[in-house]
Amino acid sequence: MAKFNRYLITAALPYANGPVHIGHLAGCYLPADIYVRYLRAKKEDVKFIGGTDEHGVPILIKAMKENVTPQDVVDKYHKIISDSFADMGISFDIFSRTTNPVHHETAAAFFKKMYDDGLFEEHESEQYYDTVKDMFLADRYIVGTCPNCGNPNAYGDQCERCGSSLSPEELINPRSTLSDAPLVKKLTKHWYMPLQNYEPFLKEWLLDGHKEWKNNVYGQCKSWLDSGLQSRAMTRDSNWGIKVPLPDAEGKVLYVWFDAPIGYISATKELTPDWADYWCKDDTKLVHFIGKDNIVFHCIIFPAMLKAHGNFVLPENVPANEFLNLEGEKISTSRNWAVWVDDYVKDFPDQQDVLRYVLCSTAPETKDNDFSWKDFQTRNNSELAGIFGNFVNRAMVMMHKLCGGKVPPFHTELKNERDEALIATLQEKKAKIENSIENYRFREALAEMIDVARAGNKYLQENEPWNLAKTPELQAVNQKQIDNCLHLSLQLTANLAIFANPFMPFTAKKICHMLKVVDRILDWENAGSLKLVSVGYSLRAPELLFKKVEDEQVNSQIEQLHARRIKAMEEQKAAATPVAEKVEAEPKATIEFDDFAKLDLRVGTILEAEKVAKADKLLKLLVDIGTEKRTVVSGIALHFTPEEVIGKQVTLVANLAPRKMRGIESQGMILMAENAAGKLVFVNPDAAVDAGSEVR
RNA sequence: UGCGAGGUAGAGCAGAGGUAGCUCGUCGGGCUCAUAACCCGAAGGUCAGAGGUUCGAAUCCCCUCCUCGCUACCA
Repeated sequence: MAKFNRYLITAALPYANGPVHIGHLAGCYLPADIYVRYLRAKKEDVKFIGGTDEHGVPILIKAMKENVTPQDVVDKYHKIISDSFADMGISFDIFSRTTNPVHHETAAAFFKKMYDDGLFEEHESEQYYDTVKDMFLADRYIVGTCPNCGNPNAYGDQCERCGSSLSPEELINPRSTLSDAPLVKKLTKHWYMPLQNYEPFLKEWLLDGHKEWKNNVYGQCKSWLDSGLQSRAMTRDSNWGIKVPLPDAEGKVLYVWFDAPIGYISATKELTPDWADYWCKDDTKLVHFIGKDNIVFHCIIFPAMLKAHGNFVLPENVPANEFLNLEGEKISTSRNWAVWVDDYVKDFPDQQDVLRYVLCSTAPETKDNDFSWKDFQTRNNSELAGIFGNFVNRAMVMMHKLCGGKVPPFHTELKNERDEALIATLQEKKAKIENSIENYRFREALAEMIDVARAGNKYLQENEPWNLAKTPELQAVNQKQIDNCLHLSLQLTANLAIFANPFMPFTAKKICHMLKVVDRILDWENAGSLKLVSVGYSLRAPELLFKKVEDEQVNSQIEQLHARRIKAMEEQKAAATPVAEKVEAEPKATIEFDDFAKLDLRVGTILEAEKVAKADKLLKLLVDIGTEKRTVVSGIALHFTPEEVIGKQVTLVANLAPRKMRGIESQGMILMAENAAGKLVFVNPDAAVDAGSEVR
């Protein structure tokens, strides 16, 4: 730690087109905040930088769909996001936004400097252009007929029916998803950064110089560097973003990934006139906290930009986390499978630390991890309430009962082995927690902290002060021993506040309040001290630090989660319907009876149904057709939940050649009827028949 | 398809050649100051699977399988 004189900590800029959820917190903002609070407690010079990323195409599209301006969209979400962080105690020194003038100036100047130094290449290419909306379109916003399977609604990057990956050029009759208009090709010029030129620098700096980075980060970077880098466009055709600061650049803006990381610099400028100390002096330790999807930008592209521009420090570490799942499934914004932070704060008022604790202890530090409400309840009830809160409460209550509400003295002459052991544990834990935090192992640090409370409980159990005070006579005899036990227990409680502070700042303050000490005792240098509360000082009545979380609360959360997902699916259905209506079923050519006879149609019963991962529309079904059970993958997930199709009778094309979808072999096809509104309906027998019955 | 990360008790993790460990959960016991909390003890693992190197492999090598990322929205 001696090498660095100041710290600059950044957390990924959340994209301002939606609120933040627990995955964001667990992956990035919470670890960053813990690290920062720890550094502040050590009185390090630290700045914690954040803000919203407010440019880019998705925001533009969202604004068009909602018929508002892009500025309206980002204003709305900037407020929601920054409120959520503030509520959760994420202690940014500044939470800025990339639409601020300072940022526009900074990012444009950054680009201009690189341009003036001749660090960009200019390339022209043909891109699809929507003449109705008057804009160039990204691949995702182009649909057309799939050249492989004939699906009329294949996307510009992938056909969701046959799974083949596409480029927009391959689509037949490409059209815009925004206006439905046919597209024309138009020539456009962009500025590219030749990343391959920075390969030697990146290899030396990162691969040789930062072998200590986390496996997942290092491995990913090595893979990118080994496979070779290419020129990458740093501008886009759009009217929403930072205008390219060149004369012949009308309608061009900086690529959002070029401008976003510069947002860290702009925000620092906004925060302090000394911003350059943090960005340009070698004794600054720059650490980027991000999720794993951002690794390439923070470890390859941004460092290359900083190097290209010159005069900037490079990140000392990028401790990217993996992803957090929710109840065993990927968090999904579009399917509304998420716990939103603003909802949590409303549903669990004054319990931010519970979420902080649970998310930290289950943080996806080395691999993807799962958050479940059941686990949330268990951790709160057994670890926070049962161990931590209970210890503090026991110490406080007994001090009031047995020591007259004042901090008892410690009688050194009676110090015993248990006291020694407890004091030793305290020292040992301090060192361990420091080491864990400094190496970004926050889960481990948190477990060590809880272990201190556990040691406290054990200490009380072994000393049994309640037995020493069974009768007034006994108590009089044993008072000194009781004093010692509670004196140490109270000092331990104060230490717990210091240890807990980076993780659970609200709880730390509550403890300070109860112990009637000022917040300054939370300074890290006080950790391990046995003089935090003064002898003879009268303390407040204890309050419970943590409430139990009841079954009804978690059950209600789980229900809400499912209800929201169904609602989101219905909304998607509704949105998808107009497209379905346009595809009129054309009459097909007459076939002979023999053609029909080739079909083996069977009635089957759906035994099992589950969502196919990574596919919005697919359900994996197990269908009983009497003689056997078939696995069938069916594209009905937007219309039916797995639960509602189980037990249904269906008509199955049983001799259709098997086809693999998303890695699952589908052995047949379920017949569905589609009504005018695009709603799918099962084609099944009028009355129940035996599974396997033939349809003729 | 390829590359990266991961797969260790019911759950979450640690261990990176030498008797498989921690927390939670479960079971049994103790205690009663405390939020039916706390403390002690026990059960529970062919360390994803197969092969190899080694006196000895969870750990090293090879192959296979599974999950996630690179690859919709998205940390």
